[in-house]
Amino acid sequence: MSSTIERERLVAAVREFNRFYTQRIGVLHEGLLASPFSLTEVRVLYELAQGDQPSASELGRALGLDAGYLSRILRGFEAKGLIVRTPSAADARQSHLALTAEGEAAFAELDARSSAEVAALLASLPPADGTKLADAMATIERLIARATGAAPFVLRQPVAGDFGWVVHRHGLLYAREYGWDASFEGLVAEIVGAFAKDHDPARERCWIAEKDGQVAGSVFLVRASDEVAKLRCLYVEPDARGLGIGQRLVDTCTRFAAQAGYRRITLWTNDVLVSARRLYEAAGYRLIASEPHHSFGHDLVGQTWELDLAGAVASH
Amino acid sequence: MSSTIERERLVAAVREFNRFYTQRIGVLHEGLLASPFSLTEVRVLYELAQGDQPSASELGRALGLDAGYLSRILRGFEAKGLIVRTPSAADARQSHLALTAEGEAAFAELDARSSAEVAALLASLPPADGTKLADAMATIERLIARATGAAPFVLRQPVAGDFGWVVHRHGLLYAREYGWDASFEGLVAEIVGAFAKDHDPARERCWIAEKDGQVAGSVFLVRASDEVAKLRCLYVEPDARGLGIGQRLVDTCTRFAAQAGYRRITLWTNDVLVSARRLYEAAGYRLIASEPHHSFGHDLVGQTWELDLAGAVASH
DNA sequence: TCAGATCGTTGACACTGTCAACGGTATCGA
DNA sequence: TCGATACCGTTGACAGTGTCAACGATCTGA
Repeated sequence: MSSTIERERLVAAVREFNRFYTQRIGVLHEGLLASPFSLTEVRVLYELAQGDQPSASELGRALGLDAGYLSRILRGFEAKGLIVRTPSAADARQSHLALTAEGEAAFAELDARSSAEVAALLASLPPADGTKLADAMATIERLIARATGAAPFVLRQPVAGDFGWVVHRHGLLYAREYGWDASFEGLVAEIVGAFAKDHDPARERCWIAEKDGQVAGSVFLVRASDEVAKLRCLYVEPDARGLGIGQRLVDTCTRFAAQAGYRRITLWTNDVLVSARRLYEAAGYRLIASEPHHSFGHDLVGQTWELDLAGAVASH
Repeated sequence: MSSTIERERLVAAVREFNRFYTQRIGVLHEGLLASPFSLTEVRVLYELAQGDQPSASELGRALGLDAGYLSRILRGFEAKGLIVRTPSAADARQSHLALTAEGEAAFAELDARSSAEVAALLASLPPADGTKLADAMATIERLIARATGAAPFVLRQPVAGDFGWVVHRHGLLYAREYGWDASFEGLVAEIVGAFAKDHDPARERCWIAEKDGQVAGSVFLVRASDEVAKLRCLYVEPDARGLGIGQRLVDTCTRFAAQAGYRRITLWTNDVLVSARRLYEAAGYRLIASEPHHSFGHDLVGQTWELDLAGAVASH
């Protein structure tokens, strides 16, 4: 009885919020009026800027867009020189989509404007309320995503705080699971620090996996030489394993590397990291070299793996 | 320094939520595909169903719609017999808009479907999470509404729990401010109970004012005779006074009564309630009778006020 | 090998929303 | 009292947004 009443109250509250936010999104839309892009186009651009080279159908599914409509949007982008299509080696019907330098620039401007708009909103709030707002938003997202069985995770570009998280989680996990000492955390800190300080976004990238609003994994792809990319710091949270996050991260690197013009990807790991090894094998990497070393307070066997990008562009 | 990082993180979280909910509203939109109404039309219907007879321009402002676009939507509704226009007595350029019985019926169906959809979402959540969800939504609404200086309050139809709130707040306030005893709360409970149990929605209404997600006021308009309506239980929370909530509630009753075909509105109050008296005077009510009585544990002077609807339809 | 599904594309089309202009009305100060 | 100005609701013209069905090419699995 009382629970029926309560349920009705909740339904009313949720519907009220839907109405409220419907209107609010209309207002956000207005901020784009000055730009040459529609809200939908901006959403597409944003998705493309994540850099994981989706096919058109993946993009359409991710954003809930009609395939025909999306096709036309993409044609428009191509005509303006904002995107390039790379035919998929695995499926001749598909192409992988990526922003050109101009595309990145166009997106960067929108991105900055959007950030400024949100920052202005936050600035008009007492600082404590800003945190409350973000927390409430994360709660809603988590609960709804869980209820609707939406995609269990998303990849995105790193934002402030993510780099520190990468170092922190690497240090913690490897200490806990393998007993490695602080020198390992130091190594990760150096790699991440160098990337954060300076990198070429056209050829070097980091992806953060997020699940239920929580960071759940990371990977870096950096330049070793003009022809060789290096995959580093692949990490998936223990409680987020088995969802395909690792595979998706490795795959995303492969696509990006191929599109960025590298010939092959190399990576260094250790034989004790069994689950990572399986990921690399599944993605087509081959074991090139194997040598014992003493590091991080243990006797380990280091391994070098390589993926040739000529024939083996991973699909989907 | 750390505050800059933090601010960036918050901006990212808010933007992520915007993207998420943009998509989610797209999904909600799909639920309407089966109906003959577009999302915008549904929003208009919802606003009209609140029963406070807005003019077209008020409606457009409330929903952020273009006047031309809205004009066509309304014409369509009128052609389908869903709404009627009552010329405003105060401003010949305006008409007051109200749903016809058919309009109410069409809306009721949509409303039920929408409620069912939300209820299904909530049902797929653990009960505790449903409450969390509603709380988080209320928090967001409150914070954003405050930051953007949006309309400080809205009127809406009562939902489960509201009637109890009306009784509770009346009892509390009049006990605290005037020392009235429980018999007053009992009187309110009877009035509200009778309304909740049974009323004719075409000629009797209740409005709840909501501010920052909190209930902030109430009013009832019920039938005294075919020609006379009675205004009852006007209430505004002490900390929500001075915003025009009371005036808006009284005004809404006036409009509704005129449209429902009453000739005049009567109400009974007591001389100690000075601020209410000012509201009635401003709305055009005249003091008809005044007689002492002993009630609620005190010697009081009861007053009867009346508003003639023939000439004095309040505008806006 | 073949039926059925998927990918991206296209044409046709209805709907959504914007903009400028207009007649009628209200407001306010000279 | 008048006139300038602003507002209300309406209309025409139009560009943008999104939907639907159909198509050829390709992939998948029995």
